[in-house]
Parts: sequence; C-alpha cells; structure tokens
Amino acid sequence: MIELAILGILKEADLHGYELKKHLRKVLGPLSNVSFGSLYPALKRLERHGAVAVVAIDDGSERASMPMTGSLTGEAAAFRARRRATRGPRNKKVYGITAVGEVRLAELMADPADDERSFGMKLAFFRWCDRPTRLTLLERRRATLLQRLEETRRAVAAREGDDPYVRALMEHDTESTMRDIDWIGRLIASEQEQAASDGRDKEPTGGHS
Amino acid sequence: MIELAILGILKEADLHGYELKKHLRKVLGPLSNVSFGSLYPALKRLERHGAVAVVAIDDGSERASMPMTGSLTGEAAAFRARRRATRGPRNKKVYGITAVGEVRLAELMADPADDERSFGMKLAFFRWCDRPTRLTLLERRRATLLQRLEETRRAVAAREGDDPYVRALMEHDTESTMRDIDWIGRLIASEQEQAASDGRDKEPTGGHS
DNA sequence: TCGCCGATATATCGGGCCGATAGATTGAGC
DNA sequence: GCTCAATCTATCGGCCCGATATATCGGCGA
Repeated sequence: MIELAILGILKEADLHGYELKKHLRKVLGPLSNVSFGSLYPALKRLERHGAVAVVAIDDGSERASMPMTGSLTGEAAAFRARRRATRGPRNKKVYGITAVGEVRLAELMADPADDERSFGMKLAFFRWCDRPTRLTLLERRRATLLQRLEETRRAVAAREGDDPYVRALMEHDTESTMRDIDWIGRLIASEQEQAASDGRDKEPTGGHS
Repeated sequence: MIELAILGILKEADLHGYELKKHLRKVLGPLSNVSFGSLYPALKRLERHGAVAVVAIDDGSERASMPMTGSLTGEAAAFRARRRATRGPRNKKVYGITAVGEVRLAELMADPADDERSFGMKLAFFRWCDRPTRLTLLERRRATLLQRLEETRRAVAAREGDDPYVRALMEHDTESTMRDIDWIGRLIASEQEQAASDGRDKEPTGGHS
C-alpha cells in the first residue's frame, strides 16, 4: 500500500524522496510511518513499472524542474560539470507521476484491501476519485466493520468467565468499532447529501417546495 | 511480535500449529490474523532458540501427550508402526513452552514496542506478569497516546483550509486517541485500586475508618 | 463400499515492509 | 575554517504475509 501513498502525494506535486517522506508524515500523520527502507525500493519499483518518472535532478543550481528529455546544453551543463568536479552533485532525484501512474492510482484506490491503514490512506486521497467510488469504499468499510463487530461480539458472548484483561480488550474493541461505524455512516450521509445537492443543481425539475 | 503471541498461548496449554492458530484467532481476535506463513517459521525459530519444544507427536493413536524423551516401547510403538505402514502418520507436532521460553516471554512483554498491535497483544497476556510490569506498560502506552494526540492536534491546527477528508480523518483520529487515553486511564486506576487492596490485606495497620 | 469434499495439518516460496546502518553533502553557528 | 546537525539517497538482513503444494481425516450421499 506504500505505492498508493506515493502516487497520492506525487499527484499533488513533484517531489524527491526525502520531501516525499516529510509530506507523507504530514498528511497521513501517525497512519503511516513509511521508512526509507520501504520508500526508496518502492520508488524504484514504480519507476520500473513506468508509474513515476524522474522529472529533474536538482544538483543545487537554481535551474530546478529541468526536464530530463534530451541532453543538457549550454551554461547549465557547464555549471553542473564545474560543480560536479569540485564538490560532486547533490543529485536530488525529483519524481513525478505519469499517465500510467494515474491509472495505477485509480486501481489501488479501488483495491478491496480494507484494513485500518489501507482505508485511512484511501480516505486521505478521496479528493482524487469521484463520488461513486467514494461511496463504494465507504460502504465496503462499513460492511467490514460490521462484520468485525459481529465477530467480536460472538467472541465475547462465547466465554463469560474469561480473563478480565482479554475481556476489557474485547469490550473496548467493540466500542471503538461501533464508533467507527457511526463515523463512516456520517461520512456516507455527507457524501449522499452532496450528491443530492449536485443533482438539484443540474436538474432542478421535480423539486417540490 | 508473533513470538509473543505464540509463547503467551503456549503458556496456557501445549498445542500444535493448527490449534495454535485457532486459539490465537479466538483470544486476540481481529488483533492478529497470524498466517501459517509466519506461524510455522516462527515456531521453528523458537524451537531453534530453545524457547519451545516438541512435547509429543500425535499420530492419531489415543496415547496423546506422550513425552519424546526416551524411546517408545510396547504396544504404542507397535500400533504406531502398523499405522505408519498402512496409511502413514498424521504427525501433529505438539509444542510446549520451555524455561527459556518463559524468560523470553517476560522479555517480550517488557519490550518498548508500543503500537496498537503490540500493546493489544501484551494486554491480552497481562495475566502472565506482575502488577508493576502491568502499570509500567499502561503508563508507557498512555504516554505514547498523549504524544500522538499532541502531534495530530498540531497537524490539524497547522493547516486550516485543508482537504476536508484529511481533516475528517485527523479529527476522528484525535477523538479515538482521546477515548483510548481515557480507557487506559481507567485500566490504570483499576490496577492501582487492586494494588491498594492487596496492600490493605497484607498490612491492615494504619487503616483509618 | 466407493469416491468426493471440506476441514485438518504442515510446510515453503516470492515479494514486500521495516529498522538499522552507511556514506555523502550542506548550511548554520561559532 | 571547523564542527555539528540536518538533509539525502541507498542497501541489508530479517521478518511477515498471501498463495500455493501436499497429504490425511471424517462424513455423507450414490
């Protein structure tokens, strides 16, 4: 799921690895402490698959955002050569998302994976998908949580005189799950309201009062 | 952390891999969906380190729980040989925890890892450790959650006009974290009450009214 | 009685994730 | 100029997981 995170962030702006990690931390907060040990291999993977591409190599000169297509000529190249000779380049590889990457992002958003982490990430990138997709994801999450709730409830009911700590854990889990379900319900309602609002804007016929 | 789960379960009863997985699912519920791809390698690892040992090999005969020390003699061996010749043995490898394993379990319980999963597991096995250790773990968890709460709050405050979905995510995270902190607080209070109660039982002097 | 099937049971493999670590540049402060 | 912390890319070993292979077991219908 780290690929989803990378693509979702890169869709907003071209960034190099280190910045990417900082943005991830800021946007997803405690939901994803992506380590460099995952980030760089993932970037390589995505590049190999053509989902992202190196947009520029920032060597410290002012000429950032220089496309890599074609050969560098003139002053810039000379400047870079000088720099490289004296101190060596910084070589910050700035990545950008490609058309393939956009498709991949959509695929990953539609992926059935539905755990805490995955769902949180998808929600964080909801702005990149349309309303039907959003509703599908929300409904799926609600179904998952309801199933989990049922499971935990059965487990609690099955053994009454069990260990008090296990019991406390399960009861707390039940409560948390119920609250999460409510929350998802509110998100769904909000989404449906907006959908209705959009509908009214487009075809105001049939509106009563 | 799968080792903690295995040792914690095995401390209660000797089990073979398949049973182990079922017990794990029952006790830890949705907190750990340990797969065989982790379970069997982990068992091997633990056996190599001497933390668990094969207590018996259940080949389908009625004589379960037969220790492996010494050679099998008499009827049981004959029966086993007959069975093996005709249909082949079932070879359920029943594992048990060793003295080394008990030490390892205590070490893993004291481990500073403090994420959702790790803490949940430890709590599920609280019955295996003394009250000071429990309180230490609870306090540590509370500190972690408080830190996370602070972090999320700062992130929310830092950008006001941000994406509504990211905002919803963060606000929900804040709420959940606060509830978790309250919960931990209640567990700590309960633990301290019991500690005080124990103290009164032992030295009833100084009790005022 | 035979065959089929789902549950039981052990095990491995490829691939991904993570913590630790390495190696290097850069800017700020002194 | 010197040190130090932050920036930046990258790899390694070890662990975890989903998929998969293999084989037995108990029950149920033909």
